[in-house]
Amino acid sequence: MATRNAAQKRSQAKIEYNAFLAVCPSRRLLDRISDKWVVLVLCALGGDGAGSAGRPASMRYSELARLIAGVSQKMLTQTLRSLERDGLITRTVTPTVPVTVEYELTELGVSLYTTTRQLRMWAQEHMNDVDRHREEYDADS
Amino acid sequence: MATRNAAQKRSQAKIEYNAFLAVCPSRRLLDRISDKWVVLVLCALGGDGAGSAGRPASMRYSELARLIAGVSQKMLTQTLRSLERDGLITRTVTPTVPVTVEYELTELGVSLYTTTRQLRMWAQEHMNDVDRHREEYDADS
DNA sequence: CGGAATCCTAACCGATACTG
DNA sequence: CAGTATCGGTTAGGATTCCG
Repeated sequence: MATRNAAQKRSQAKIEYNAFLAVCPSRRLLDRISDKWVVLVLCALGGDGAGSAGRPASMRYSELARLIAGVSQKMLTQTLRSLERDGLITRTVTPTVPVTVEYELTELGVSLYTTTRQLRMWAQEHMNDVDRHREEYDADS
Repeated sequence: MATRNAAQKRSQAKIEYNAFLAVCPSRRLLDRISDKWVVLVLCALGGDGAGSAGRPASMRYSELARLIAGVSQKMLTQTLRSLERDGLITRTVTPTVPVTVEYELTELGVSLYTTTRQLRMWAQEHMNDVDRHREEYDADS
């Protein structure tokens, strides 16, 4: 039993992931990427911040902090670490003085970015629709 | 000043929404839809739960609770209310005994569903990739 | 059946201070 | 510059009970 490692377990069967099941690993993954900071960081690194130029670019820590208004150091660092661990972004340290740290989307990160980008665009495009519905809803109280 | 209502404010200018700005309404909207329960409810009502049949369908409260494993009454009700308020779903009460309540995506809801569906699919499809990166990352500790 | 209301605790998260 | 560490408040969110 103890001789079987995680990689072997994974390859032993073609698992059918189902995010609706609470116990399914993909559900926990969905929980993680359904996070506002994750979405905003991916959008930033995807290039959404550069006047809709929209090409993935590497960004420094301070650039990200400036672009993503309202994020605390803690949450930004925490989010970046988890994204790095999951293989969605790379972290490159250049030992200048002071140190320079660049973050960049990996190929895997870009594949998720294409979706988070739509999420951000949807929010911006349908803001008025949602607002109108809210007023309507709040009126019939 | 006090005579100008929200609707007039909205129509007075074509606002350029930018979700990166903390003060922007679209940012708050993005924060809301970047929520796991929102994503799961939209996916459920979009038809993702029906063996990938994938056609939007109306569902009862108890059906949703059963499909979305692990959600509490409180969070499910809370999420459904906010989605209804935002105009993404409709809530229909049929006064049978006991009462029957059906939830269904609106047109606006369907437009967001197309994106949340991709989010859920991404999680399921890339689960193995992410797991592999995590093991690798945790190994160099 | 489909909630509402209450209580309560875990976690998230922001603010602050310190470091290489 | 790019973090880490700690503390404390807010809130998400679970469990339970009751209701139309």
